[in-house]
Amino acid sequence: MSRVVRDSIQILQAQGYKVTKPRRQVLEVLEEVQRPLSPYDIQRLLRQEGKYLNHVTIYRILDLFCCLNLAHKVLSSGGFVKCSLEGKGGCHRLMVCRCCGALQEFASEGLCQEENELAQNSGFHTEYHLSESSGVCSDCYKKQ
Amino acid sequence: MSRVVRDSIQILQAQGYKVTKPRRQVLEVLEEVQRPLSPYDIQRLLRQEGKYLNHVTIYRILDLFCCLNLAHKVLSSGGFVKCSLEGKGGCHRLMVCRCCGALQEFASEGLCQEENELAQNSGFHTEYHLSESSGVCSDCYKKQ
DNA sequence: TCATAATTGCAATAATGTTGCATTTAACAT
DNA sequence: ATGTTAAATGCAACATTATTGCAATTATGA
Repeated sequence: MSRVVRDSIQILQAQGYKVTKPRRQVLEVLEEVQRPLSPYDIQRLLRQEGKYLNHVTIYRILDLFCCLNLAHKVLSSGGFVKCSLEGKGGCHRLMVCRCCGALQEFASEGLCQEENELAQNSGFHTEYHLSESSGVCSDCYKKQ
Repeated sequence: MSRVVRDSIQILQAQGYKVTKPRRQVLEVLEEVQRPLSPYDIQRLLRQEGKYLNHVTIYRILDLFCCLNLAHKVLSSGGFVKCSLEGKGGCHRLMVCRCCGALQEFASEGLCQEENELAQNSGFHTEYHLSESSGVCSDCYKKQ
């Protein structure tokens, strides 16, 4: 079991949620695959490993994970990914490679501040930042 | 007919697309409502005005509008909005009020540059920026 | 090992998307 | 004006995704 999965399990326990087989399985697929997965993607992948989860269960698990910041919904694709950055409050930034789908999460205090300021100039009080840059990752760029 | 709708119609014509009743109707709802609408939202709204469009038609119209940059898909909600900024290449930024749903599109060269630089530091070549800040708009903030 | 609340599975249904093909319509030439 | 034609729409059928209430199961702490 990977460190990230173990950490997530600890968070579940700490918050009083049960550590069930379905929850562990979803954590593990997300960690394994490292790309955005829809609820049904997850169901299909697990089924390939001979594991069956009802789709309703998966929906509920993903809801919970998002609430606990263990997973994020990737906006451009609608899929879910495991969170990789800790302690980032109110901010979620991704780079997505349009060739291979590779995904990199990053943080930037500078960007957050600038976004906040811009918003405040029009009287808007920002609580949460989402941003996704799409482009070509270094590997794919070399191959071109 | 609003200026924005008229402009959009001109773009359609200029690109060789027909200016049909369904396309005009979709443009007008989007312009009227000024918040993200799903295809079925649009169908429901039009039906309330006694106008009927098949949902398939609406899907196709929205696809076209997005290609021509006449509309955008708002990532966090999945709805579609009329584009309000001209000449912004490869960038789409929104502020969404979590109280009233009000929506403001904005642009920022500074943010784009910073995002590009951050990406390049990890070898990533950025082509398109999406960002959505959610929070409270000035009106709703006053009422609180 | 037992009790119990939380979690999962199931069934039914709703909502959203997609495809191929017949019909209609806007645009253009006459 | 009218006819022609390619483009656009509507329709039917279907596929996929999402939601709800309730019964069965299971992780947890005593």
